[in-house]
Formats: sequence, structure tokens, C-alpha cells
Amino acid sequence: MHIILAREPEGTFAVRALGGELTVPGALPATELAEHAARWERQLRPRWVFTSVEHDYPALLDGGVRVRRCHDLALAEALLLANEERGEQSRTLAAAFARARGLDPPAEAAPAGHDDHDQPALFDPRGSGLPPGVTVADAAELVFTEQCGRIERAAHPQRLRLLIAAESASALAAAEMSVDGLPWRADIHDKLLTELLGDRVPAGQRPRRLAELADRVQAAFGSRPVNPDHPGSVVRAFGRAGVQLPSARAHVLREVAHPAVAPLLEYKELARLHSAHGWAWLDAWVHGDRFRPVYVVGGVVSGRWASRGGAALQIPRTLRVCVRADPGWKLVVADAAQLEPRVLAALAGDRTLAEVAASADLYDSLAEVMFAGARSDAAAGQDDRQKAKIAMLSAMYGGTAGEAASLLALLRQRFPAAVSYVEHAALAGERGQLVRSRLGRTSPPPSAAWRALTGGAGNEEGARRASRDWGRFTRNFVVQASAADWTAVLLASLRGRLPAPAHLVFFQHDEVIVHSPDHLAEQVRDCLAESVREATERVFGAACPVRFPMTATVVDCYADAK
DNA sequence: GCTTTTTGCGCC
DNA sequence: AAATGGCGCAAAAAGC
Repeated sequence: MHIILAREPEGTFAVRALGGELTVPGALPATELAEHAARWERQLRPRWVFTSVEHDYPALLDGGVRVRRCHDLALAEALLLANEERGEQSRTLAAAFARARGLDPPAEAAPAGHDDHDQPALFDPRGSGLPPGVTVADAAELVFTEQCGRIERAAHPQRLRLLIAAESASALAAAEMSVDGLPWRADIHDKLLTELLGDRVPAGQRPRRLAELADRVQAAFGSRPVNPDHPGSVVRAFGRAGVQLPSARAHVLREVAHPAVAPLLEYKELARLHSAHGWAWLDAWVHGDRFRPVYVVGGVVSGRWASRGGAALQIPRTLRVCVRADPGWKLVVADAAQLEPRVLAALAGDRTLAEVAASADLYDSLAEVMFAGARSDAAAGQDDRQKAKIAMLSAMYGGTAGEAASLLALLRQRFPAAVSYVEHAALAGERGQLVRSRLGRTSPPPSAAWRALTGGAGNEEGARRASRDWGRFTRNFVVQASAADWTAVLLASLRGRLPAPAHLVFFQHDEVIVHSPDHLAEQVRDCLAESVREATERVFGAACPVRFPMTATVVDCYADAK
């Protein structure tokens, strides 16, 4: 059975059962909702229907309630609209309701696409735009029924059903991870900052170590003031010293022989740590030795997650030492090795690439096939591996710079199916057509400006460039979005299998961390292996010949993984 | 003066 | 000849 949960504008919740009997009081405050929900979850094992998990699930979590399964109307609507090639239409609940009823779109709803951060979201009950007399629960019920029908009418109902279920489960996992938090030792972080930067100073001031480095940079340039935080100032200073630079970026500076370069590079690295993950970040984001990021499921067009505040998906490697299991607990850290090329092999059904993907290090065996028997010493082997990697990344990203083009040509000879798969995707994008992931994530339509530029006569050069740019985007989309399909199913499966109280604490594109009591860590590792198997089978089919190695390591500290 | 854009760099 | 994809964030610059 299904239980629809709708937050009404007053902040209370309305509950409605589909396909079952449920004696429900009218409007429930959050605390009472949690009591009832815990019982229903236990006795009925329903699939919950949320207008938005991100918006409403925290009310259950705060009451200590976790649910097994759900359907997120907001995420489903976004996936369905894109899949139906209506990606430009509004995703609000009111708009979805109006479409389901065959009414004109509500006036308030801004079209999707531009600055969707502040647009009235699907779940926002304030100014919901629903017709008078229609409650959020009414709308949710109709939209849910409508969405189920749309799934069945899609080209691949089974894939889309799986995608929406996995995406909804991912949203549950994301909300739970925000509540549980990533174990984060503030004392270790503080000590590390002090070692690298000097004692803590008030915001706006340079810590001692940064001040010293800034002085050394200044000394290397003479008396004219130089601000190492100001790229323009740095470029001008080098110009006065007779070195013309296109920018002050680190990789540009590294090629320059000048006494200012070494302290400047060190300054930039430490200044970055200070501004992005310094004491201000620690104060704002870590409480009670937990970092609680806000994840945005489906926040990236390709289906990857984004994050809001705290830069949860950009934790620098140097800070992994701060991530430590609680006493008596372990971290089970696992990442999918070379996920994207393996996804490409599976998508394209490329037998040769699948054979290559059978080895644990894909790029090593790729090099063997590409440069068969050419050389054998270790240095050449490393060089070949690097070339094989560039070739593969160029295929997936559309790279043509340097030797990429010739390496790609060699890759095409050896793996025609895989390369033509991404090249078809690129060609579709260049023509303004949509492309899809394995489970049906669909690329957004190009903008009106793009169509005007590429469709009209005149600006030939601009048209070609825009066309190529969009082709690179769709080329990458099919791989990245299909990888997101696989990880969403993996996450959904893993979340369901984990033995309590082990729980997910981190997810980043192709990597998961589970916080587990010592004695369950091995069991968690088995769950992971089983989830990998399940994800591969459900996304790519039982006959999929591609291996997806995801070795889990059991550690006390994130920095010790791998 | 405030807001938006650019630069640069962290992650995959 | 050359233009490798996706993000978020802080600080400074640029725009209003």
C-alpha cells in the first residue's frame, strides 16, 4: 500500500492511504505524525509518497522514524518531464497538478531552468499556486497517480520505475546522512590548521605562516606592493619582472623560474585551506564531532548529487585525517574503481572493452591492448598507462588537445563500439537532440540562445563552437548520468541491506563510507559486495560482462583507506 | 553601497 | 590549430 504524506501550509501534515485502510486523524502536528508513522512503518511496510523527501522527511527523522521505501514526487516529476522531452516545463506541484487536470499552468510558477534555487519548488506549500479548495494532499494524490501512468507509458517502464525508486531511496539516504553526520574530529582539524598556518587569528587577519609567505613573495618582487590574493596584482608583478603570464593559476606559475614562485605556490595552497576549510568552516559546520552537510539529490543535470553549504563534495584530501570512527566503531570506505569507463563498456556492449574491464586496473590492461607488446620495462608501462588513460578520458570528455586526438584514433581502432557510442551521443548534442542514460535520465534541451546561434545564418564560428560545446556535454552526459544510475541503485540497495546500527555517513559520486560497530564491519563489507552485484544486474542486466570492482577497506580513519 | 560576475581551485 | 565533462565556494573585480 501507499501512504501519501503532505505538509499543509499550516505546517501540519495530512496523511492519506492508497490501496489500504488507514484510520487517520485530520491534521497532524509533526510529533503526533512521528508516533503514527512509526507504527504504520512497522505494521504495514508501506511505500511512502512524499511531495519532497528533502522537505518533509526531516520531520519524521526528528521524531526518530526511518522509512524503508518511498516515492518522491518532486524528483520523479523532474525525471519524467526530462524523459518526456518536456524538460522546459515547470516542476512545481501546482504545475504538475494543472497538467494532470488539463488546466492552464498556474501563474506563479516560473519556468524551470533559470535560477531554480529560489523558484517556488514543487514542495513549497507557501504560495503553492493550487486552485482554491485543492489541498496539498489532493494534489499529491492526483500527481502520484498520474506519474505512475506516465512511467508505464514510457519507452522503458521498468528502467524508469527502477530509476525513480532508486532516486527516491537516495533522497532518504541523503536526509539520513545529514541527520547522522560524518564523524569529524574538530580537535584534529584545529591542530592541523595550527601546525600548517600558525595560531588561530580573528577572521580577516592573516595567520602567521601566511603572513610570512606573503612577505617572502613581496621581497622577491621588490618594493611595489603585491597582493598574493589578487591574481591581477600577481600577473602585473611578474610582468614588471619581465615574465608575461596569461593568469596567476598554479599550473602556470609552476612553469616559471622566479624566486617568488615557490612561496607564492605555498601561499596559495595554504590560503585556500584557510579560506575554504579553516576555522570559520569548522565553527560553521562541525558540531559535536559531526559534519552535517546538506546534500542535493539530483542537483546536477547528469543526476549526480550536489551540496548546499559546507562544500561536502569537495573535502580536501589533507582533511581526511579528521574523519575518524567513534571508539568501538569502524569506517567502511569503498569506491568504485574507474567507474565511468566501465559504465561505458557496459552501455556500449563493447566486448573487447568488457574484457579489459575484467582486470582490476582498467587502464593497465587498456594500455596492453592499445600498445600490444610494444615495450615491457616498467617506465614504459607507466607511460603507456598514462596514454591509455588520456585516450579514455578524451573519449568520454571530448578532449582533442595535445596528443589526445591521435590516442583517441588508436582507441577507436581497438574499441570501435565504445568510441562510436560516445561519438553518437556527441553528434546528437551537436544537432540539438536529447540523449539518455541507461535508466532514462535525459539531457536538458539546449537553450533558446543556443538554438538561435546554431540555427541562424551569420556567426558561423560561434555556431560551430556552441554546437561542439553542447556535443561534448551530451557525450559526457550519457556516461556520467549512467554512472549516476548505477550509484543510485547501489545506494538504494546498500541502504536497505545495512545491519543496524551501521549507517551510511558519506557519499560522493562513486564512493561511500559506512560507520559501523566493530563487530559488524565485515558484514557491512559483504552487504556492499552484494549491492554492487545487484546494482550491476538491475541496471545493465544479468548478462552484463563488465566487472565493477568496489573494494571496501575497514579503517579507523578515512585517511588510511586504500 | 549592494549585487553579480570572474578568477581560481577543491572534489569526482 | 585546438576548445576534455560535471559541480561549490571564497575573495576580488566589475557592474549597477
